[in-house]
Parts: sequence; C-alpha cells; structure tokens
Amino acid sequence: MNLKHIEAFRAVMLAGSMTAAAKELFTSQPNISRLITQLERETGLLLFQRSGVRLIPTSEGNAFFREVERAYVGLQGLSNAAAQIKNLGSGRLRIAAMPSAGLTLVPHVIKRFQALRPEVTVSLHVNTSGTINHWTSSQFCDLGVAVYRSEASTCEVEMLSEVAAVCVMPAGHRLAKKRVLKAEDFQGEPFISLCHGDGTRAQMDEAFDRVGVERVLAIEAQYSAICCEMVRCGMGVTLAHPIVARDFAGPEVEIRPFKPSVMFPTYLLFPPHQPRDRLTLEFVDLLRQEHNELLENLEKPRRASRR
DNA sequence: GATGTCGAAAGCAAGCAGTC
DNA sequence: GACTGCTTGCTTTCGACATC
Repeated sequence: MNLKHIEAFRAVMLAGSMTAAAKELFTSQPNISRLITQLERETGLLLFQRSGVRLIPTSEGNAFFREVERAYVGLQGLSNAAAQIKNLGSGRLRIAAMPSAGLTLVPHVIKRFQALRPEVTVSLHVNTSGTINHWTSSQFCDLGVAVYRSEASTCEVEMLSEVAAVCVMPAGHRLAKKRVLKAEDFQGEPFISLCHGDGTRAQMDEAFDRVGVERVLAIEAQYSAICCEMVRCGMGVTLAHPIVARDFAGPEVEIRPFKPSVMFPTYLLFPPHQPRDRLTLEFVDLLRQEHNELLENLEKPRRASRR
C-alpha cells in the first residue's frame, strides 16, 4: 500500500466514481480501477460494492475512509511544517555561549532577534568554551560563541572580535590611582584568576611571569563575571573581558586598561558539514551589530577621559 | 559514468454489464 | 441499441539495480 493507492481511494470516495476520480487525479480510469483492486487485495478489505455501473462504498470502505481522512490531516500538517522549514529552518534557534557573552551580549541580541522573528523559539545555553566546542561539533546547537576553538573541534570557525582585557578592582584600591596598569604593578597583589584550562588564563599568567611578578593567587573562578563579582566584594583584583567588566563598573568597582595587552578573542562556531540556515545567519548579523555597538560604547568614555 | 536488464506503473483499446 | 462505467490484456515508459 502506498500513497497512490490512498490518493485513488480518497478521490473515488469524494468524486463518487472511478471515472470522476481519474479526472481529479489527471490519470486514466483503468489506472484508478487497478489501484483500488490492489488496495483491496493488500488490505483484505472489500472497499466498494460493484452494483451495476454504480460503486457503493461498503461499511469497511466507509470506516477506512474515516482513517484516511484522519491521516490526510496529518499530511496537511506535514505540508505546513515543510512550508515553515522552508521559511524558518527548524523554527528554533539554539545558541551556546561562554558566560562572558551569554550573560551580556547574547541576551541583547536575542531581544533584537525576537523583535524581528517573534515566531522563532530561541534557547540559550551557557557553558565553558570547551563544552561549547563540543556542543557545536555534535550539532546540539546552531551557533556557538566561545573564547577559543578546541583542537579536537570540527566546527567551522569565524572570529567575531579580539579585545584587550581590562583590570577590574574595588573602588578606592591603591592601583586605581594609575590611569594604565602594568604587570609590575600587581606584585604581591591578591589576584582572582580564571581557572586553569581557560583559554585566556595561560596568556594572563605569561604576561606576569615574563616580568617576574608574583601575584597572590588565592582564588580561582570559572567565569569572568564571577571574578568581577568577587572584586566587588573586595576580595582582590582581576583581568576581565571589557564587555563583562562594563556591567560591574560603578561606585564599588573601577576599571583601568592593562599593558601588555592580554587579548580576549571571541569566536563564532558553526556545526560542521551543514549549510547555515537563514535564521542562524540573521542572528549572526545582529550579533555582529550588537557586539560592534558595545565595543564603540566602551571606547567613548575612554576617549572622553583623555580630553 | 555509461550501459543493459528487469519490474512496476500507467495508458490504450477492447470487452462486459447495467440503465434508460 | 446507445450510453455509461468498470475490468482486463497488451504495450510503453521509466526508475532501480547490477555490471563493466
């Protein structure tokens, strides 16, 4: 039994004769006759009573027709689903982001995206860059935002940006007297560091080791935002992504540039061997716009303070 | 990738049965 | 007997599959 058998049966039931059904389906009457015979043979049902030139549906035929109509509602649903997929892909967008992006940048992008595409469901998953590499490689998510790309990752990668880390310290801290901080200034300073294994941790350590500076590494945290929160509590100083640091700037926290530059790269990760759908590309466009605007806003106060 | 073979699907034509 | 509708046999077309 295939779709043609069902189509022929349904057409005969609706049109009232094989001849009319054949016209409906743009085929020949003998073809319809054979399809109905095959359907009866395969189902073991007598679908029509041949009474002279008239075809009269049997009770079995009527019962089968009700099931066929129910199945057609499902087929119509498939048709609608196909149209939606054509327009919107799966109709769902799964984003995975590292905390520095997932807690600040991405929510703003989702807000803009929802204004354009209210019919699309967006899910945001925040985790470490390593996990984001894994999620994107395995196609669990449509887009990943991470600070580094894993060696083992098969993702397609594009760089979003690379910005210099800034120093975050409690208000009134002795280092806040300087306009720009150097690695040497951190000698003996309680430092809240990212955990080993984080993409930028090694860079930070190298910047201090190069000039022989020993910090007091008493506290480690997995995410920059947590480091900044601990700074606000007066537990030490840290280096952080400027977009993350911006959210903590205020009466309790001060931010200064740091030299030599420790760069925070941000990568966009795409699932491998998979064409990028329209929704993902639209989201990436908005992500780039929002990111550029955030960076421009970060620059403005610095320019103003130089005047 | 090109070619040959096989089987399923579909059309044409003829025949059969019922109705008017 | 003419018309209508269904069934059946024959033929053609097309796609799947195997082989080279």
